[in-house]
Amino acid sequence: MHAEGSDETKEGGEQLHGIGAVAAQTGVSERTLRYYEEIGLLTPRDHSPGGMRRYCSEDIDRVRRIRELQTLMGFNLEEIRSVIAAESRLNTLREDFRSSSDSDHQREVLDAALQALDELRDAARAKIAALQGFLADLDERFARHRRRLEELQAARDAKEEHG
Amino acid sequence: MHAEGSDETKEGGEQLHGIGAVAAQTGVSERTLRYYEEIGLLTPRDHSPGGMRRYCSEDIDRVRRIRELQTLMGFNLEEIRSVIAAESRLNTLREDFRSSSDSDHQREVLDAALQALDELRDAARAKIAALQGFLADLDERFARHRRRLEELQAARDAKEEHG
DNA sequence: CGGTAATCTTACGTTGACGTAAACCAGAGG
DNA sequence: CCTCTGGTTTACGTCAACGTAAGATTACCG
Repeated sequence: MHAEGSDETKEGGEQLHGIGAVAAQTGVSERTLRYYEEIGLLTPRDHSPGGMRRYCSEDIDRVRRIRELQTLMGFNLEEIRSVIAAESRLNTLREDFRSSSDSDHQREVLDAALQALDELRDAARAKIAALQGFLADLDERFARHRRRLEELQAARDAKEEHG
Repeated sequence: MHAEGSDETKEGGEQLHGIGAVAAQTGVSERTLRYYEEIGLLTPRDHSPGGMRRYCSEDIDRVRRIRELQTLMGFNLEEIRSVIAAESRLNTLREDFRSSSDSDHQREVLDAALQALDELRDAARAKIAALQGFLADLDERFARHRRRLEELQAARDAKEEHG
């Protein structure tokens, strides 16, 4: 077993990683990474001359974000795709503004992306609020049941002490 | 069109509802209700002599709870089944304590149910905390991007005013 | 330069959570 | 009694999100 193919100390580029390393670091399967690529959710930064996927650290961040949006927000991959797309547009804001000749259109696009991000915040806040209500209900039920159990327990203890 | 089969003003029993009424009230399909029954997640309180499902209001509450655990906690129906089972055990606490001769065993069961409920609370709290971190990150990113967009917009406005 | 581990493509399988269609009952109203 | 709406069982279909297996190819290591 030789070392992992995670380190590429070339002068020009960033650290690139093989699919196995990415899978290990993110906890998803290699199949899942290929599937994400298949549906256009995550395209590796580069490929080796032989055709092997080379992921950069941003790609790894994106995998983690995908999982976050899945587990925390309960989004499906299609919804996640649009969220990621909006975020990507915001992250390439400067270049888009410089390179584009059609600035009005670009502003509309970026406004839409910002609005999408805002809607995501709203969704997150709504979910937090709902979960807090859910938790409050749980707390109440827990306290009530525990009280009842303790009462019955005290009754039993008293009976045993008495007997 | 005669009236809905939701009202059964019989002296003895509670209000029972047909599967269509339950579906309408909870927003799930009839198929879903039958499926929940199929996997032992929700058995209707009663059946008509002809074999038709008769749900009580507790059943409706349970449907809503199932959806809550699905959408808020992201549980699958198997996980929900165990949660519901624990809650049911707690809800039948009194009868169980009375009817059971083996009180020690019953206490163990109830302790376990209480612990399950407590673990659910922990899970909810963890999810809330994670979502709050997620939201804080979103807020930060949103503010940052909005600032940048406004700066660029101001620059463009100044240029237009100047030219 | 050879061997072994990692990765590739292709393609079919699986699982959960239902949807949908067919053909047969149930029950209230007229 | 008939009809009409709502309900029943049975069974096959579907869709997302992967799992899994096969066989070929690439990459690194000594």
